Amino acid sequence: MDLRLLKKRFYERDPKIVARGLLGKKIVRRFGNISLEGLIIETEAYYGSKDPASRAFYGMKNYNKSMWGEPGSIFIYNVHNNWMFNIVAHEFRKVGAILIRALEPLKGIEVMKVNRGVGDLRLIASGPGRLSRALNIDKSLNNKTVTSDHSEIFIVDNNIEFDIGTSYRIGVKIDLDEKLRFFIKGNKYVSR
DNA sequence: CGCCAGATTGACT
DNA sequence: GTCAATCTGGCGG
Repeated sequence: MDLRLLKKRFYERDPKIVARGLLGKKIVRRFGNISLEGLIIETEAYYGSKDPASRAFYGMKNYNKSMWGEPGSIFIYNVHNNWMFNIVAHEFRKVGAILIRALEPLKGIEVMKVNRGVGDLRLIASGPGRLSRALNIDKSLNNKTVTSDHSEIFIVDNNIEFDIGTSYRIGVKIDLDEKLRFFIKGNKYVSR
């Protein structure tokens, strides 16, 4: 049992709070006897019916229903042949999720390079589709939890210092009048 | 079944 | 900066 494991209560808060809080944390991906690790560099917060950029905006569908799930569960969907990895995060009885947009590769780097078919460290996981490929993330993880250290993916606390940058969200058609993208300022693994 | 849009990526001018 | 490939899921007929 890793005492630094982030539990459900961490995710049961306003999505933008959780999005900031996830920066600098360590994500651990396990499958078979392989363990891959990365530092969370960039996140975005999404809400429910008040957020036109959210997959939950038009109500519950088959493909987005896990966004209504337990805080700390996984929400995955596809955009242009890329799997978007989200962690469900919202206050009690609300809807929301955090999109993980970039990682700094820490462990299992050779495996990640093979998964991505590139050698440049900065190209391995700096982008939501890229990090999913690097970590073998696809639809099969949808609705599973990250709050157990027996999970295929979980997140642990990390004691590092950094400054946080913010911006509007990337790639969305209609954004809210609030900056909901967060990243570690000056870090070279931030997506473009 | 066909059509279309999308929280992207990679290649290129 | 521009642009098209590629695929999943929703929706209409």
